Amino acid sequence: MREDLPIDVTHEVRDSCLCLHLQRAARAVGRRFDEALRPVGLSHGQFSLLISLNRPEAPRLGDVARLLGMDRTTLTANLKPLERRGLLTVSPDPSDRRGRRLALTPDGEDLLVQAVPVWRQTLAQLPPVDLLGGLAQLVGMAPETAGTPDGKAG
Amino acid sequence: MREDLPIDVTHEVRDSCLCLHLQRAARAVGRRFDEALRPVGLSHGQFSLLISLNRPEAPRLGDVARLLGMDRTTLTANLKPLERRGLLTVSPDPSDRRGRRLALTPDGEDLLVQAVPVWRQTLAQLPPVDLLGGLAQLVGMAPETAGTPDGKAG
DNA sequence: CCAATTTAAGTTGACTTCAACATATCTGTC
DNA sequence: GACAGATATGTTGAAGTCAACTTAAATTGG
Repeated sequence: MREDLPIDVTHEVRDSCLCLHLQRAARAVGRRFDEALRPVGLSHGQFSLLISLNRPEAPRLGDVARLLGMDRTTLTANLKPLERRGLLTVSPDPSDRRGRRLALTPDGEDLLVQAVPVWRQTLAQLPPVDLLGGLAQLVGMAPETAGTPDGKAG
Repeated sequence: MREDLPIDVTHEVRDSCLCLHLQRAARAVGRRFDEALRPVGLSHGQFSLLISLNRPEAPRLGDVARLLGMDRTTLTANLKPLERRGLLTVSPDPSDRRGRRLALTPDGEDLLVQAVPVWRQTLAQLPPVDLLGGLAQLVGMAPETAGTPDGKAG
């Protein structure tokens, strides 16, 4: 071990890094939901995405990306398997032809009807941690975390 | 909107899903660390991985995967870019030839010496949320996937 | 010692994630 | 109504993520 990189630094990161703890917890909880939802044929991310489309007006791609806190190009990629399976449609917005409206198909709705009880049960089986408020703070923290084109403007 | 899938379900998920909140926070915080570490040439996951190798004994692949709360095969994939860059080495364990020992190279240590101050500063700039205990609870819940929150030899 | 079992990793395929770059469309100004 | 800037999205390339399957080595039971 070099003296400019003592073991204490390793322990400091392990014990205090919010990023590491978040990633680990997100992976662990994500795996658990993936496992529960597997019989339905959805991953946890696909479930979140589909359920976010269940609303009176078909939302635009960018709005859904912001809601999910993900890069819009990630959402574009995530849409493809679901569109291929016929669970949602991507169609141009008539009032603004740059925009894309995302809508559930009847098949997508059917799958959600099956998935929602599984989701409820899986959530209920988690330990009763009280984290949502703190987690929400983190999502909003960066001035333009998820919404800015190419992370450049500001 | 179908009556077996009312908008209330959408709101229920949005407002109460620990999985969704975790993924969103993990993405947002991960992006922030990625941005801060970019000048050093590391992503947040690569930083966590490399720092976990900074210890007197080179750990085995499986132990590191447990420490990071990720699938072993994910770790195998994550090693490749770092090995290619000469930041770590993967070598067979002499005492158990199934095992692989992961070790930092001097170049990897040099990079960590640069990265640690950036990591400290980025962590200090986050809002002072108190989440680590709750997050650690979640990692331990899955019977076989997760490891113990500390990294020392289970 | 040998066969069965367990354990540690590798491989493959599908999907997820994001930055950088590129295109199409809208809005405001003149 | 052309033009500059802003907005919404697409494309590409590299990496991250995991389940299912496979291979290699250690351990256990006769």
